[in-house]
Amino acid sequence: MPRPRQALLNRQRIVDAAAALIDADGLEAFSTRRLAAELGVRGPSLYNHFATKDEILDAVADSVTAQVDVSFFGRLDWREALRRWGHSYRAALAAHPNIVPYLARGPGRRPAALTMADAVYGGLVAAGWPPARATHIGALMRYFVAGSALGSFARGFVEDPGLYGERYPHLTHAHRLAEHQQQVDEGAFALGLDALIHGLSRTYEEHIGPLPPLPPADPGH
Amino acid sequence: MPRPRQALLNRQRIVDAAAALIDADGLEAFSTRRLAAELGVRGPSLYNHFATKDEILDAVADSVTAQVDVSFFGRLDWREALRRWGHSYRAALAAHPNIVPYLARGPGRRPAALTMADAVYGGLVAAGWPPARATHIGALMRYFVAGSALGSFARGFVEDPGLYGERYPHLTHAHRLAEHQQQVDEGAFALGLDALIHGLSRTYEEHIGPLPPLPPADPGH
DNA sequence: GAGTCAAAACTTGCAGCGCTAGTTTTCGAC
DNA sequence: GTCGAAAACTAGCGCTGCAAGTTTTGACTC
Repeated sequence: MPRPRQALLNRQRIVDAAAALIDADGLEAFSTRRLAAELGVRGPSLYNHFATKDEILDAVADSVTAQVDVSFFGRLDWREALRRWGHSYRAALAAHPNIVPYLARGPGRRPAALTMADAVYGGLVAAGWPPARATHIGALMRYFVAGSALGSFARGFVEDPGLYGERYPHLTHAHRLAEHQQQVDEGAFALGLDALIHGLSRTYEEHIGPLPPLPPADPGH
Repeated sequence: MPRPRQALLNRQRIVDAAAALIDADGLEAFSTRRLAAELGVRGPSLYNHFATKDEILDAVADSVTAQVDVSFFGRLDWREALRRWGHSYRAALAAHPNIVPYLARGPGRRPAALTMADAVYGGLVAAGWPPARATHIGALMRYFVAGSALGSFARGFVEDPGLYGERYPHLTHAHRLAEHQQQVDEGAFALGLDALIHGLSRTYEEHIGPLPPLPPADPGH
């Protein structure tokens, strides 16, 4: 097939198909030929639109980051902004866990990731955090969110009763964790996020100044 | 070369060489043929000792986990045990960041990972945490540690002055983050770990019972 | 309208990948 | 002394990312 009358590909179509393929089968199984086949095209045609496979992955990664809501910073108290951003951040990544290892390389030159970093850092500094601490908080939030989205804790245990109990006396019920995967993973994330924010509030009050009481629980989100 | 008089390979030698190769060049560049070449052997010879490439990676992953010190549980107050375990856990993973995505799949059937999970869970339950909460704490600690070891936050920014400043008003100094990589990454981890533990202590006091004061700062290591 | 050129598909092909199959030689056990 | 398992090998399959070069199309220029 030579050049068709109507172009078959464009960057958006490629990124969408790549994301779907990665979600379905993982980063390892993702190949340019499989992606091309999914788009009704041969492998090398993709290189008319992207220079390398990594450039495609970059675009997929940034499209995931673009789903994160950072509008809370500057609009809400920093504690509440951190909480809602954290949940939005995790939701975006957990929807596509298979690209998280790629995402965790950092923002690099990806615009959505930089926009997010800019909003978070700016919001924390505006809230009174010293620049170095604001950097730390942005970093530790990424650690926690990326780690939680990287792979399910609960699914990490094999569903094989008797495998764990004998050798590991406290893990007699570990094989049943997978059943409650979502509750375990989300419960752990929520507990950790609240703990982090409370801990950071304490640091703020000790080193920076008093904090106003938060308006009573509006779960928001 | 037929069977040599003295065996050239054994599992330990393979695991050590694999870890070194992964540390040096990353998971993507790690291939059985390169590993074999490093060991003075042809690719398929490895399959006399491991059934698949994944089995080699499993062994590398477990050798990393085996470096984590979990002896604190049962010996120290749970807050202090959590803190020291967290630092040891991060140190072990950060020494081999390139296998962290593989590690994050969970313990599966890897003995060192299961030993660690057993000790942590057992220690937390013995300290009074309800089983479901102990599971959550184990999970959120893995999230935070794995995320922090997965990739440097600071190195994620390109060292290109002027790249960030124009478009992202708060990131004018982001290109200099890489210079202070270790301080940023370790500072963020320490801040987050302390915040997590303080936050969890608050939850404990609210739902479970009073906590004794901790003996004053013995940094421990 | 003719000429020109970039764009977007293609085919071919290279070097490397994980792994299987089958071969040879050596070692240890009986 | 015999025999089977062990540990290396070669050959080869179907996959990979991507470079090179080809063909056709469509949009612009004169």
